[in-house]
Amino acid sequence: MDTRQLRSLIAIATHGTFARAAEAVHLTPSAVSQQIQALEHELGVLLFERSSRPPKLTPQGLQAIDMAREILRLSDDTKSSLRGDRISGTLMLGSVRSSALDLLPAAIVQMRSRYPNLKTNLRISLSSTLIADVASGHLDAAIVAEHVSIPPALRWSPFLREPLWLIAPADTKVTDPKTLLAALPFIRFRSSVPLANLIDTEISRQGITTNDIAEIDTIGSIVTCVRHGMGISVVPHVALHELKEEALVRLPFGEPQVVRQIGIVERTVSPRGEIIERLHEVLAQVCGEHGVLR
Amino acid sequence: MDTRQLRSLIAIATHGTFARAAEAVHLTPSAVSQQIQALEHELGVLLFERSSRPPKLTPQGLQAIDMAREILRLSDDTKSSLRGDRISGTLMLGSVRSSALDLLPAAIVQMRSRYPNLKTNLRISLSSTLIADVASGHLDAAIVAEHVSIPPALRWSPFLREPLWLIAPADTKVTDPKTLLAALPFIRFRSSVPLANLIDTEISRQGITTNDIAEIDTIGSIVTCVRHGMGISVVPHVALHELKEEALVRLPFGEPQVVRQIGIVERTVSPRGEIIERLHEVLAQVCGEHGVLR
DNA sequence: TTTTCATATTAAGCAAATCTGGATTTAAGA
DNA sequence: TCTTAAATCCAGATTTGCTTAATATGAAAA
Repeated sequence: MDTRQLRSLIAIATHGTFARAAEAVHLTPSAVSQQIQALEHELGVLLFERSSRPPKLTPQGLQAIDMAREILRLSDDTKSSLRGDRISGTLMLGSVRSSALDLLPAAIVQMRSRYPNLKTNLRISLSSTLIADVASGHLDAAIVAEHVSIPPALRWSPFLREPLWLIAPADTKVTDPKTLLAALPFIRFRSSVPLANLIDTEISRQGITTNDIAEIDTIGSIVTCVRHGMGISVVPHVALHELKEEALVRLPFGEPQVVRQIGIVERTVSPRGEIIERLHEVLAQVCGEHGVLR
Repeated sequence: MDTRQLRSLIAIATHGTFARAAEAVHLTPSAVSQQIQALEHELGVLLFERSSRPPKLTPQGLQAIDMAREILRLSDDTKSSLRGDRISGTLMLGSVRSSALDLLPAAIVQMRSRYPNLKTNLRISLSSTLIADVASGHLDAAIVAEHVSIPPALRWSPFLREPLWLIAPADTKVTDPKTLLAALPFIRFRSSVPLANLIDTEISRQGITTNDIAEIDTIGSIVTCVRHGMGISVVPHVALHELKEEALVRLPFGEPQVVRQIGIVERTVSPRGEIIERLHEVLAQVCGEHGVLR
């Protein structure tokens, strides 16, 4: 039994299919299948019921998941603790004002528990300002969405890759996204961040003329408006993950469904490289099924 | 990180040297050394201080040992629990009346905690009777010392391989075993068990004429007599493991030091094969540095 | 009912990892 | 200083783990 097998097991539970789990752990689906079979052989039980698609965890599989989580926690915490003596001081971190910002506190709390000697100084700003500050050394790293141009001395690594959803009030009957976009009142996300551009670009690309009735600059407010029947809009998955499934109608936005990415930009050579890598892992973990490890 | 590396790490802590740990985990010392190096690389710290012989665990090594024990406990308990649904009924177990019998309760308690549905019925008897009862099916397995003749339908697997020590009162100054055996009053272990034969055989082989002043049939009583200055004797390691180092003088008995083995005898084909294997593992574990896995 | 799609598994091959065996190095004891 | 026992290094053999391609399978759509 080894930690890579356990990570794959956890990834399947998180992402739902062997194929998506394989992506998350950077292996092929075949390798993940073999890992699970090796685990099943060692444990002497079936972890998945394979007569359905995707395979479902058996009760023994759930029990094995609990064990796996605990073992990986022990392993990761011991690694952190063993290395943690060298991780101290203050991490200067920037972030865009994003809906993903909701995930940041959970990540920072977890980092704090692993590295009691590490402080995090968080500053919110525009991504162009953040990138300049990382380049100049004022910040160690920053959380920004995917950018067309990253200076050569910096690198950007996604930790979140999430789909966009067209959301409509719960009582909406039509299920064709294009029809809805053309027919119903549209609440446009107006902001100077890449997400807004991504949404506008896809709507244009599909040649749809929306019936704009509002422009709002925060994703949370947009979700609230849609819930109250004001119209439809487009939001990233993270904005919905605490909503009940039946609170809104959700349809894939874009053909194929548009995905947006948020990542960490850092200098390619940095004394903070190790702790930033840890932060990336924790962020990816906190992101659940749409988290992406390096 | 995998469980085999962790078992090797634990084995080193238990047995004191890489070489003895290698024996315990059925690998070569070279393989164990490589495993520890791989672990050190993954954890990013040195687990052993190698400027002394044998290498000493570093503080980080001790921390890694704690993690390893916990991970292996999780792993083993989950395995037991996952399989435990099928392990029930009563295990009919026999044992010789041996000093190793002290270890048995600890092993049985641990088995009970892993397999709440399993009962153990323990019967003490002579090894010849026990072997016959295992062959006939009256017993599932029995704990007996190494025997010259095991019937073909049975197999015997050692879980304990321990050295014999010549023990003398604490104030004994002489340190040559042969001199002591010839000169001091000798308390002979008189019993119809293989251990007594082993001791007698080695004394004869060395051409030593002992000055017998007593024949006693229990090892515990022998240890008590030696402590009170009545004479010297020969006992297995297990008889001493709860005594303070300075309570007695201990010298290796035999050239090379004689080792005795205790093992489990079972039928080669048995529906109880799996649980007996578990029992063997637990017994080997409880035996500490002289425990032998299959 | 048939076809299509997406996913899981199987089989084969290759690279990496792990183990063994022998040689060398090192610490401790005589 | 020499000897002994143990750990490490090195090279080769064996095993393991991963990838790729082909096949099998369940679910959904036509």
